[in-house]
Amino acid sequence: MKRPTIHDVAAAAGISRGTVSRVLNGDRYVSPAARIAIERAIAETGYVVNRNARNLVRQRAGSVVMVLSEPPFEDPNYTTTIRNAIRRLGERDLSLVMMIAGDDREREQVLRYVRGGHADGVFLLSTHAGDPMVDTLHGAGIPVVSCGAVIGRETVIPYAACDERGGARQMAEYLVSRGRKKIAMITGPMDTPGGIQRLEGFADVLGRKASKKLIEHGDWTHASGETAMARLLERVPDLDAVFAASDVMASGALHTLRAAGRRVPEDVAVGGFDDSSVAISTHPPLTTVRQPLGDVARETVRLLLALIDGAERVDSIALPTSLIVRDSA
Amino acid sequence: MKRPTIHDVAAAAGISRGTVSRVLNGDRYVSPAARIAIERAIAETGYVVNRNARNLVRQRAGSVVMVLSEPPFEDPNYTTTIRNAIRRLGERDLSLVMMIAGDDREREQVLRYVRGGHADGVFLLSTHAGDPMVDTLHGAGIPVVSCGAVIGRETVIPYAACDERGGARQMAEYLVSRGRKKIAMITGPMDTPGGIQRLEGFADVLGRKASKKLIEHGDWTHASGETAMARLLERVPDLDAVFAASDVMASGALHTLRAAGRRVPEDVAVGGFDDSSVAISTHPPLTTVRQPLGDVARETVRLLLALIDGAERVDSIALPTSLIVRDSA
DNA sequence: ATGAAAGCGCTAACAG
DNA sequence: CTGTTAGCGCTTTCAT
Repeated sequence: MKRPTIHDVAAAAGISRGTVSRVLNGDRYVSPAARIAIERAIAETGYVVNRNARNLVRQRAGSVVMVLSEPPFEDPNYTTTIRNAIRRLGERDLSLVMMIAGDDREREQVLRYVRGGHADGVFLLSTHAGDPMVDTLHGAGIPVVSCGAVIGRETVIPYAACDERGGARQMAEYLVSRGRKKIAMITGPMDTPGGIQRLEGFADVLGRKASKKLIEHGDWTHASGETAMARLLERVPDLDAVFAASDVMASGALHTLRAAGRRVPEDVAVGGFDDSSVAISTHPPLTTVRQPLGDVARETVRLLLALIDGAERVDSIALPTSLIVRDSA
Repeated sequence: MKRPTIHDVAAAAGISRGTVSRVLNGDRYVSPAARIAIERAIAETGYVVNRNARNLVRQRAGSVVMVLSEPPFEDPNYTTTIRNAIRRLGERDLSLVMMIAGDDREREQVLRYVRGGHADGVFLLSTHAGDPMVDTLHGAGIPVVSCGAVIGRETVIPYAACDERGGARQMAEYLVSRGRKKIAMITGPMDTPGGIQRLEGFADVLGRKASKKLIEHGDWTHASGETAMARLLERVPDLDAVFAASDVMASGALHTLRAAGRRVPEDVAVGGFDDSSVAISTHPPLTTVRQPLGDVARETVRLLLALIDGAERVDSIALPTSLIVRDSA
C-alpha cells in the first residue's frame, strides 16, 4: 500500500511515464485521448507528485524561507505578515519554511540551509542593520528580499515597506494642526528603519522645533516607553504632546503620564504607530498610524517571485499609511 | 561553479562516496583516517548535503507542517509558539513549513500536501471543534499532534496545552479570596478548549454561584469583551468582579466599565487570561493567568517527534499556569 | 572497514 | 505526439 508513483499511473493508463510527466507539467503536445486517460488514472490511483524527486531533477527547492531575526518584540504584526506571505506563495505552489536567526548558531543554520539549495528565495523580516548574514546571503546568489528595509543595504536588498517617513509626517502634522506646541518624540532603536525614518518624518514637520531635548530613544518595548516618557517629562515638564514610534511604547508613555497626573489628551496628546491590537486596549484608545501590513507582505512576495522568475532587479516600494484618529490625541 | 556533491567530496578525499555517506550520517565502521580525510574534504569543498536527494531515497520529507486555522489569527501568542517550535524542530534538522487552513480550498491544499508525503508530521494550532480536516489527516496515517486540545478529538489527537481549567480555578479562587461576592465571567467561544475549560474551572470554584446570569460568551475579540460586559452590567448591576477568558476581552470589559463609571478594581475587579502583551498596556494593568507558551510549544513538538520516531502512542500533557497579580484585581 | 552498484521518483532531451 | 533513456545526489545493501 505504498504511495503510487508516476510509474503506476503510466501503467494504469497504458501510456509511458514520459507522457504522464508531460500532462503533470501542463506540456503542450499531448493528445486529448492520452491526457484524458492519464487524468483518469491519476484520479483512480490517488497519485500525488513526489516533490523530492521533482525538485531533485529540477534542481529547485520548491520553497521560500522566511527568516525572523530574533530580538524580542512580541510583535503582533508578524502574524499578519506570515499569513499573507503564505497565501501568496501558495498560489505558486511554493511552501513557506520558517527559520529564526537570533544568534550566530542560528544564522549559520540559515546560511547552510540556503546554500544547500534548500530554498528558492529568502524573505527577510525585521533584519538588523549590520547583520552579517545579509551580505553572505546576497553573495550566495539566491534571491533575497526584505519586508521592511534593511538599514545600510537598501540598495542591495529590495524591499517592500510602509512609507515610514510619510506616516510619521502625518502624525506630526496632525499634532501640530491640533494646536500642540511642544511635541516630543519617543523613537524606536536607531538601527531599524522604523526607528530612523519615523524620526525623520517627525523632524520634517517640526523642523528646528524637534530639538534634542524633545527626543528620547526606546527599544519598542512597553518598559522603554515608560522610562523615555519619564525622562522627557523631567526635561521638558511643559510638553503638550508626544509621538511614540510604536503603540506599545505609547502605552508605556500613557502609564507614566497617568502616574505623573497628566491628563490625556487634555494636558498631553499621545500618538502611536502601527495600529496594533494594543492601540484599542489602552485608555484612552490610541490615535495612531496604520500600516498596510497585508499589502506590504504581499508586495514583498511579489518582488521575491519576480526575482525567482529571473528578473535582473526589482524596485523597492513604499506603501502609504493612514492616520487613525481615536481619543489619545 | 556548481554546488559540490558527495561525489566531489569523495574525489577530493580519495575515498568512495559510500564511505563519505557513512561519515555524513555518523555511521560507525569508518576508520579514523578516512573520517579525517573526508571531513577535511567537506570543509574544503564547502559541501552541503542535498536534502532532496537524501529525502528521496529515505522516503521522508524532512519537514513538519504547522497548520494554522484561521479565525483568531490576531492572537499575539502565535509568534511565541512558532518560535519555540522552530527551535526544537531545528535541533532535529527538520524544517517547519507553515500552512493556513482557513477555508475549504486551503484545507484541501493542506490535505494534498500531507498526503503527498511532503511532511513527516503535522502540528495543529487553534483547530476548531468539528474541523473535517482533522479526521482525514489522522486517517492518512501521518503523525498529528495539536498545540492545545482539539475539542471532540482529545483522545485521538495527542496534544500539549496549559492547564486551562486549573488556571481558571486559580483566578476564581483569587477573586473569592479578595472578598468578591458577585463574580461574573466572559468566556471564549464554546467550541474551543479555552472557552470550555476556563468556564469549567470557574464553575469548579464558584459552584452554584456561577449562575447563568453571570455568564456571557465572547469570541476572543476586544469588541466582544465590551458588549459582553455591557450585558452583564445590565443584568447584574451589582456585580463586583469579572473574569474574562482572555486579556483582549478583559481590555474590552475595562472600557465598558469605565464608560459606566465603575472604578477598577475598587468597584469591580477584573481578571484576564494569557498574560499577553495587552495585559500591561491596559489601565489598570491586568491581573491575569500566564500560560507557559514556550513550554507548551516545545512539549507539542516533543510529542510529534516521538510519533515520528515510531512511538505507538504518546500521552497528552497539561502544563501548569501561574497567576500574575497586577492592579486590576 | 570500504568499494561497487542498485535504485528512490521524476524530468527532459532525443529519437522516431 | 509519444516512448525511451539518461541522469539529479544520495543511501544502502552486498560483497570483499
